[in-house]
Amino acid sequence: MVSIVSVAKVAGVSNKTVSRVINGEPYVTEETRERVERAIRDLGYVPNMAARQIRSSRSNTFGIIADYVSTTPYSVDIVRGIQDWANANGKTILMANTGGASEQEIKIWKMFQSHRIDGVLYVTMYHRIVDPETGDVGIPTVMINCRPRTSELLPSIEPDDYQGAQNLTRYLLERGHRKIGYIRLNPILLGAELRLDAFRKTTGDFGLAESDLSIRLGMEGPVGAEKNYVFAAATEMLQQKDRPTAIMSGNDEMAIQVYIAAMAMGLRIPEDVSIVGFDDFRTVSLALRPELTTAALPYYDLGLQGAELLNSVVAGSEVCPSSRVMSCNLVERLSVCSL
Amino acid sequence: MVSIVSVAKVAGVSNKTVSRVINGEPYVTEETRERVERAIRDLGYVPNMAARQIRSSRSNTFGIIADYVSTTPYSVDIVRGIQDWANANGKTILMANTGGASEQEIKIWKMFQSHRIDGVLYVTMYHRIVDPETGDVGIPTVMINCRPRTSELLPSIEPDDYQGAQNLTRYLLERGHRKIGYIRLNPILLGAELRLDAFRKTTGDFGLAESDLSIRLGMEGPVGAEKNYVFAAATEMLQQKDRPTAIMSGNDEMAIQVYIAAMAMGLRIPEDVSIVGFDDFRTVSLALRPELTTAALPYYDLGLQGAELLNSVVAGSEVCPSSRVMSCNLVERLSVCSL
DNA sequence: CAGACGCATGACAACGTCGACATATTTTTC
DNA sequence: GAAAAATATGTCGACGTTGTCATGCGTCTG
Repeated sequence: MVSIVSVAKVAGVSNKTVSRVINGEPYVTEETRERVERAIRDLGYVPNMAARQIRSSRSNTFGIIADYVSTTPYSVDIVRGIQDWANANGKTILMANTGGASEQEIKIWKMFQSHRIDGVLYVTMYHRIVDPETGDVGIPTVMINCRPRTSELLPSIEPDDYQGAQNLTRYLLERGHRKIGYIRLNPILLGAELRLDAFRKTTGDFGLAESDLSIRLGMEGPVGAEKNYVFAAATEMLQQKDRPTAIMSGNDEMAIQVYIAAMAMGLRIPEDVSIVGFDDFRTVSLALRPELTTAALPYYDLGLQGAELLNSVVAGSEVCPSSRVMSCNLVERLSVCSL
Repeated sequence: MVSIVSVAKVAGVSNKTVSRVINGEPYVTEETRERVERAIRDLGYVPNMAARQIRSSRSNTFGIIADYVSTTPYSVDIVRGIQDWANANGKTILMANTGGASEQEIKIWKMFQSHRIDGVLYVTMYHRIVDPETGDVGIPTVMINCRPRTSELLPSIEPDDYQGAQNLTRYLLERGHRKIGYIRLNPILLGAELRLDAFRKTTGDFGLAESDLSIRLGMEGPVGAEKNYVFAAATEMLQQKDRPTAIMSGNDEMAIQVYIAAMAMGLRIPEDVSIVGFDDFRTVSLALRPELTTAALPYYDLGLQGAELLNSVVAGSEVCPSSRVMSCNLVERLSVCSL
């Protein structure tokens, strides 16, 4: 393999001078620099990261440890955000999935250690509370889309489910809807409670009574084996004599069944019933007809900001473990009409 | 940082002996081995991969270079398959996305080189033909879900779109359907032609005439900015006086709109019209009501087998660049009825 | 014009690991 | 019971890089 030494030989300088050129250090004549650069090009030399790391004990590598993230349609944008940041900042990304198994998780932390990772991004598929099995490794860590149960205060970046749901609810209220249905997310998800709270609070603030609301559970059970009541819940909701004029679906995926339930009863969307989702899971939100009005989970930015934050933590410039929250912008499409 | 030397000091042996214990080499007394292992545990020692690599010039690392893979709901299972294989076989995975930009691609190959990657898995989101910008790096490469345009004959692993579509078509024919509609995938995808061919050929073999078929284009245009005609195409197809009793949708995502189009016309699924998809993109196929009968793209296995194949290529045991094809199993659900 | 300074370059060691080889100890063999 | 073989452990150097320090040379200052 071509190393710094071969380059030095060809360029007729010492290896240290080559090193200087590579790292853009000062005190190299323009003429020498050019000779070295030519040699590098001619030999196709590429610096060896492993050697660098061993010398400097910094790997310039971040690890992503994810539960099912890279595995599922959802939230892969988090990973994309991280990768884009890494690419732009010359960092390398090592990625691993636990698949939910905690022995896996321990193994992965070991692996990260053995690569002398600078920091870890702990990412979850759904917004939730976790118990990271860090194995007391002491690698700087930032949580993305989740929050540690224990008070060990790792910095985290999360979506603002509350604000997103509040916006959606307001959007419906401002368009004259006064009977509104809500299909609840799986209660094990952190977003479930936040979104429901926002829905209740916001409708309450607008003067709606509990009897104006129609709230049903759409899903429950462990991730990957949940029971799905959405279709039944939506059907039942729409069969009431005093049926809601708008339904807020816990997320976009569930909205598919709300659409189908409504259409099976001969209701037109949005003329007879307005529907909103949550997440802006575009494979769904853009595929539905009419396209779905929803609140966009800021997955990409979650990843970008998370990497950024981790970087400052590693650099030591971030002292107190801060938790940031990112807003969920409303994406207006065609599934809601004004009354 | 705790290194092999500190362990040796604590255990009262030479560093080479520690190395022997770590690598399970013979010629170590049981007693010594235990003493060393205790020291390792006590100090929390973890071997330094970079040092290992520099010593052995093997990184035990594979790189994944993907177009948009980790980025999209689709095909992320390929990555999961690769990761699971890597995890089981003690390899590390470095992952990068081009986002479709070829300067990015060159940059990524450079990065891979600098990490002295053992091999590369070139993965695409959609089944298609590509021109990999390997930059003549000469790292062993396996293509997954795609095939190089040039004849440079890199080994590849691809899904068997033809066989999958054949199975789906037969399935419909065997259940008595004789008027069948087909909504075509974006023609830029390799699967589009294969699936359509299989559909035509199989219906032909069963004695159906071209006039029994109703074929419409569902999508076209560049990835990420395609024009979507699915809803219109399905609507038009079903408005024909001699409308098809079954519709084959180019993929599951498109099936959402076929469902909605049918329901908007008051048709029941599957009583009035049967529908099948392709891909088994479960967020969709399981969310639809009735659940969608489809052919499963073997994404996970594509990844698993790809990693396995790359491994043998790297080890040099695979001489001729072989191309494998993996079958798409039919997943029977409830969206088809027998006539 | 001597000393000080700035610039350009090189020599060398060290990072953590393991392969090659050497040495020491025990066991087997005839 | 001595030589041969097998087992157990250690010494040393090399991998590719960069930080530290040293050196050589030209220029400026007073």
